[in-house]
Amino acid sequence: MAFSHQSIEAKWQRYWEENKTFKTSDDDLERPKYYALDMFPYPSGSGLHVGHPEGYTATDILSRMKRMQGYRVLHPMGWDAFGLPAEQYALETNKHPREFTQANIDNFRRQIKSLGFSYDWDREVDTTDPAYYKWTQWIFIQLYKKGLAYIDEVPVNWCPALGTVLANEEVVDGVSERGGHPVVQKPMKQWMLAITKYADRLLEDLEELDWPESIKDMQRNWIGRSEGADVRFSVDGSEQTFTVFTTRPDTLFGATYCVFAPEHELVDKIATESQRAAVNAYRDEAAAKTELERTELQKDKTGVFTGAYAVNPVNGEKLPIWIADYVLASYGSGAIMAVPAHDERDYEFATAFDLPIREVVEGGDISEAAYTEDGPHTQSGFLNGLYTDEAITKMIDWLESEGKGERQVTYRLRDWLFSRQRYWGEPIPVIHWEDGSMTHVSEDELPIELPEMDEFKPSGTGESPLANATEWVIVEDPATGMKGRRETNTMPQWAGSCWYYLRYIDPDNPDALADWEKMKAWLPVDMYIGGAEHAVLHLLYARFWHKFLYDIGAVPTKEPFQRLYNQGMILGENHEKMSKSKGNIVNPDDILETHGADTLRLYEMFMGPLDASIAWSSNGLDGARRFLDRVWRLVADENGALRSVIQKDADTDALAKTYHETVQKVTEDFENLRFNTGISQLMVFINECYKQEAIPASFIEGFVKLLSPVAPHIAEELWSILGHEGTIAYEPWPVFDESYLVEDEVEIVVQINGKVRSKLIVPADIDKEELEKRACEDEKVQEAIQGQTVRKVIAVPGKLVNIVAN
RNA sequence: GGCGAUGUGGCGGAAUUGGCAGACGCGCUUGACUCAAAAUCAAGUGUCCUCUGGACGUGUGGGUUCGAGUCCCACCAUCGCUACCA
Repeated sequence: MAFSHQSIEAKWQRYWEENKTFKTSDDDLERPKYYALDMFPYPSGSGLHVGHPEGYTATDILSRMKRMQGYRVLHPMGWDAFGLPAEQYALETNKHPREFTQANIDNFRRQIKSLGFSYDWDREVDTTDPAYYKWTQWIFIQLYKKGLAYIDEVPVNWCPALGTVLANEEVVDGVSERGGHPVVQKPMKQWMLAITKYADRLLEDLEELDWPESIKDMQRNWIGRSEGADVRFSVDGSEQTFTVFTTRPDTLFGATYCVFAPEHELVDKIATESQRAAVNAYRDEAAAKTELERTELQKDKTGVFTGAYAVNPVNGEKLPIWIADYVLASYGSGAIMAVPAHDERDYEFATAFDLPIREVVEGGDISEAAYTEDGPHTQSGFLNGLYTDEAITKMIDWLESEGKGERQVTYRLRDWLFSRQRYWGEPIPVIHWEDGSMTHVSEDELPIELPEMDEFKPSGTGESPLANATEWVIVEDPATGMKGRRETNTMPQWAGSCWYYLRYIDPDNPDALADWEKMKAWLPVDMYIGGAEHAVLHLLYARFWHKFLYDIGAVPTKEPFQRLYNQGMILGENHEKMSKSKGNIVNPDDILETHGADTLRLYEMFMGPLDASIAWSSNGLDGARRFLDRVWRLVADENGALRSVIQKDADTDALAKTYHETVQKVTEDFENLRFNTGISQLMVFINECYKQEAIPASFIEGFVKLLSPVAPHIAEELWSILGHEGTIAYEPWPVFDESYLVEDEVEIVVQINGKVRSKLIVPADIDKEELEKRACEDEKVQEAIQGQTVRKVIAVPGKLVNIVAN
């Protein structure tokens, strides 16, 4: 008979809630700690997706196992509830975002609770709660005070349809991620955070982290540190000078022209009369291009000659200065020296515009293509004969001694565009005064709460809807009577998620982010699991804030997340990404109804490796349920009583080896997030039990404990049936006895020329010579090598014997 | 184009200090139970052949080795990230 998942799950969820089974104490400091963190969800209107429980189940298994192993465990959940979707919805329905955000949170909470996760719900955080964002604003003020938050006029992604500015990550293929509206470039005053000041440390400290190498690589690439030199050129016949950044200063003798980004500040000053019209036309054209057009048109190089010439600092040659949009204003100095012989982009440009190409590194054929490999330098004065590394060093030394340049490091990483022109975000706690000055709000006035508003339409001018809340915006300094306007920009969604893992540690603290001693007791996060889509931005931003907080003495560790793991995606049954339009979405609520939470948890963990993207299979789900039914029937009879096959004093011999192997493998596999193979071992154990006449109760109890992190409801119920009171959640985790794992006799494979021809049962401790002898005496071996000469015998004790004969 | 990852039965996947390829699950086949079906239990299930045996087999082609899914070289395919970063 199948167990009734609905009554069992309801019963135990109620029990855990009423008994506060998973309430985490901040005492017990003598026990080792374990902080298992999930990437908290954005509570969308469509509710939980089957992808959510995958990562949540993984951390829940670890949390439950660690509790049973005697750890004090911090395992919290919360809501990343600010964000653009809510704002869009508010615009469409004219409802306050808070209302339906609250409703969405309630729905998410209900769904998550119904899956039986062992969160300490007393630590729930919500980024839209003023008591929470008070501290988000506090962190901003600290950044501001250190000069790391500043206003700059930068070209931003302006989306006319949404009436707001978007971050790069919200623009996909030149259109807005939400809605697919066109996006254009427009210069605007924006808040920026100086993450680039932390670039080196963000890069270096990756080394100490136990993260997937691929994620570290993505962060390294994103930071994009490159070493090279700044080289100063003067403009011929003018006082103007400009700097270029190059990673190949050794090729300076091969420079045949220079290129400025169209937006470069010098363009206006140096363009000659005859070229001015063409230059202006090109620049207007480039400015009008959207991101999409720039990327689509990247195939063909375009550009215009400015009419001006630069003077090469190493040999005084005059080099024509061009403008071209293949040079980016935002990287390096926005100007380059072009060495077409040894740079593919410059080669392409030089070929298109018939500019000279001069070889300075031997080894390639520059009539065919740019040569970017190493080789002896030529036509390069004091560098002749040197290879690249030496030539770079020597050139930089020369530039520095001549005062014409210096060693330089450049990053691809840009400062973080931090303002959003939206209502539904944390207000930036800054006031602009009528005398033109600007101050941050005093810390004791925090939080600056969002004003109540009836409408959430963007102002259309690029200002946020907050600009319409006149009463809120206009302030007067009680001391001086000076009037001012509050900053109307709000923070991006990334802000609240940058530090939520700190707030879980001390969620109700009114005086600090979190208590220092409590942070010392819990940080860093031991395991952080979430989707790979956050591999770069969220994780880099959070690391940046954490390092900053460390610098001002607000947190005790350099890094927030010691171990990170990215779960894969669950695809639809048709192997495609789940989406409404494809109609292949699986709703967890439905699965809970038909199969139960334990089955869903078990299935998602058994599908395959946690980091793989695997298609949903309803047959596979049925199989998971079948296993739980099989476990249930092994232990309980039709009336829910313990079956007689399970006996206190049953002979342990037949099952001991399998049992101890199971304890060992499951423990190791769970620890290393190999849930699929751990579960398969649980299945092996149950298959073995079904072959027994009698099963020792102690083994079944151990098994139920091993199962409990994956399928906690059924495990609790079985634990009761086995005659125990209360919860299994803190029962000691089973240990295995090594002595049951070693066998007296082992099976050895005998190969002839690498092919298995026979098998031997020999004592486990047999030595090499004896093993070899027994293998050669084997009947089948004798038969097989008849008439052949044995050339060589390889004997590996405990494994195999390979006889080479012909 | 660059960086990274992955290619194993009909399907999801196991196997990593190089040592019996295909654990476990799904699906399928057969049998038991049943009037019947479902469920359950039992047996089987990589491909091929001349079937008490044997040959072949981990994307393709080479190589190292007594022995390669595993190591090396070249290539092909798929996925992720990044896209003129000087």
